Formats: sequence, C-alpha cells, structure tokens
Amino acid sequence: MTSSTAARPPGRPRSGVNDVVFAATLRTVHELGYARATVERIAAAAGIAKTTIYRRWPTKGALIVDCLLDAFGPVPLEGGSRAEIMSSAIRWTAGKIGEPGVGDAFAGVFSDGVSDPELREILSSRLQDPYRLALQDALGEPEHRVLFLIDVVVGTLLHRMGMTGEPMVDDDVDALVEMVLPFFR
Amino acid sequence: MTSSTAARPPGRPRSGVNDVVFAATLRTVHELGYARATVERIAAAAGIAKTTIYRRWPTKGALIVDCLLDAFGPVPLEGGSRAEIMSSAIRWTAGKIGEPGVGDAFAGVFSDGVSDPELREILSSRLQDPYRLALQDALGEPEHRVLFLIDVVVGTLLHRMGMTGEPMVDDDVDALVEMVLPFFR
DNA sequence: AGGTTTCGAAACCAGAGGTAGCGAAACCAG
DNA sequence: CTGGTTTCGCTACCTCTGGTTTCGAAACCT
Repeated sequence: MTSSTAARPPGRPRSGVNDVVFAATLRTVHELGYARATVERIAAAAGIAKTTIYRRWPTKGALIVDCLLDAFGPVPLEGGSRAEIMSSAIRWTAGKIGEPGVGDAFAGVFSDGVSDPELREILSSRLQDPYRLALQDALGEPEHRVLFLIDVVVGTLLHRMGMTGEPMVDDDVDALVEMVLPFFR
Repeated sequence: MTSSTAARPPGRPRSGVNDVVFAATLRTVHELGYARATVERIAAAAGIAKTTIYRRWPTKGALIVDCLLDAFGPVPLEGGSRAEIMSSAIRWTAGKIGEPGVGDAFAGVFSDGVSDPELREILSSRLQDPYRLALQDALGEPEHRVLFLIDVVVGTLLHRMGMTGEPMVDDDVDALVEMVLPFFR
C-alpha cells in the first residue's frame, strides 16, 4: 500500500460537519429565503463558526452549489423506453426542486450567477454538466438538444418557483412532460 | 374642462428625465452586469443624483420593473391564426430579452424576487399580468394555461441567459416554437 | 513534548441599498 | 416682486452582507 489512499495529513483533522452544514443551509434558506440566509446565520444554525465555512468553501455560491449537489444526488435514469426515462427524469427534477429549501436555494444561486461569471462557471461545470452528460448518454441525444431540454425543464420549474414562491403542482408537471415528450420522440 | 386632466400640482415640476434614467439603467446593466449596476452608478450614468431616483422609485427592483415595462412595451398580437399569434409572441419575447441589457435586467430582478415577496408581487402584477391578460384574450385560453405558457417561454429564455450569459440563438428559439405550438393547438 | 493544522471568537473592511438634512432652483398665485 | 410649495443636487449617514484577518485554544501524529 504505497500511496493510493493518501495517508492522513498532519495536524488537527477537520471535523465531519459537512452534512450538518448542508442540512442547516437548506433549513435556513427555507425559513428565511435566499437573501436573508446569510452565511453567518447558516453557520449559527449548524452550530459552528462562520470562519469554518469560509475555510471549506470559497464563496457562498460555492457552498450552495455543493449543498444542491448533495441534495440532488445522481439522477435516476432507469426505465425502458426513452419516453419513460425522460418522463421520470422530469418528475424527479420537479420533485427535488419542490423539496423545502432546494428550490429557493437553486433559484437564488442561479440569480447570483447572472452577474457573476465565476459562479456561473461553477454552476455550469459542477451542477449542470454531470446531468447533461448522463442524459446525453441515456437518451443518445446531441449536446445542444440536451442543453435545450435542461433549459426548458429547469427554466420552467424555476420560473414558476420564482414567480409564485411555490413549487409547480403535479398537474402542471404532467403538462410539462406531455409537452416535452413529443418533441424529443 | 373641470377636472379630467388633473390640474398641475403646485411646486417645482419634476424634470422629464424618466427616459434618460431608463436608457442609463439598461446601458449600465449591459456594461457592468446586474449586481454591479448600483443605483448610484445608474444615477451617475443618467447625470442625476441618486436621491432623485429614490424620490421616484421606492426600490431598485421597482425601477428595474418600470424600465423593463418601458423596454418591452405592449406585446404585438397581430396574425390570423392562433399558431401565428403564439409564434410571433414567442419570437417577440426572445427578441426583447436578447436586446442589450434587457435580459440581464430581467434575470437580475427576477432573481432578487426569489427572496423578496414584495418585489415578486410587483413583478407579477405590473409585468406579468398585463401580458397574461392580453394573451388570455387573444388566444382564448384559461388563466392557468397562459401562466404555464409564460413559465415555459420566459423560464426557458431566462435559464439560457442565466446559464450562458448570452441570449438564445434563433435556431433554439425556432425549436421552442416548434415544441410549444402543438401543445397549444 | 513538539509540530502541524483546524477550531471558535472577535474585530474588521468594502460595497450595496436606502434615508435624512440642507440650501438652491423652478414653478404658480397674488 | 414676494411668498408658498415642491423638486433638485449634494453630502453625510445607517444597516446589512459577503468576505478577511488575527489570535489563542484544541486535536491529532510522531
């Protein structure tokens, strides 16, 4: 065993509070909204110091992206036909965005990215790309078609969330599936 | 002429700089992005004092919404068939959002609304409702269908804008039309 | 025990939205 | 021309947020 698992570095090890921080982030965003969920409040909710957060994530945006990655996890792409795969992926996305705090955090960090190219890059490469690649693979569609699909699905769900403050109801998610599927058959 | 046109109130009249402010707002947002387009910078670009802006608009969000209303103007709903009306409305929306500064301002104020219920109310009632009502009338569709249509079209366009920093290219706008029309036939 | 790293706490900074106070300017009525 | 009313520009100011810095204490390994 020469080096594969990287011997523990010297010094005091980091306390394993990442999960606590993610939970505190979603809870705080859910209760106070994105803008009022300050890093200080998130740290307090997690029971740690603000500086500890900034030691692990360079910016608030990076923290939120990591938190969303943790909340979403890998997209389930089971299902036989292309239609079943797409349908279940859309419903899965809608369900995740509807979980308390997730939609607000997503819309908020997305908004911040509008005027922050570095955050946009993080958002695109760390959050969008993995799902884009998985979808390209599962659906056999070219990149630009999958990007378009993501624009439609995520854009629609976030617009509803941003405009009403509530996630999209199931009937409208059904309509979204019904509208998207024929176009990608 | 008794009272219809409201006799001019006493005191110094407001200088007619609204148009100058709108132009300066779009220009500043286009050059610096939404977050760095501070009210102070917008005022400087318009050649007026920051306090003058806050005398006319209660918040930055309200200023942006008025600016967008001015930039969009009424939606053109000419065209014979329903398909023509919808198609031209979608392309008109995409074109407006693609104008320099408009898309950034739209995405920015939309983002701010995520964590600001008052701004969301302004956005919904002053910006979305007029277009929604005009579309309900022109298309003969019920409210929730038109709201869904707006979610899809505006959401998709803003997601592309927010993710890439660039407005959607014509080919993809064509795809959007092609996807939406059959669902609303 | 010594070296190394992380922790919490506090003070701190820069930039943003938004407000208050002031004298000067612009308009109208008499 | 004078007085009343309102808006103007200017400056100073407040609050909040993201983010940084500093420092002593704690945790781990050798």
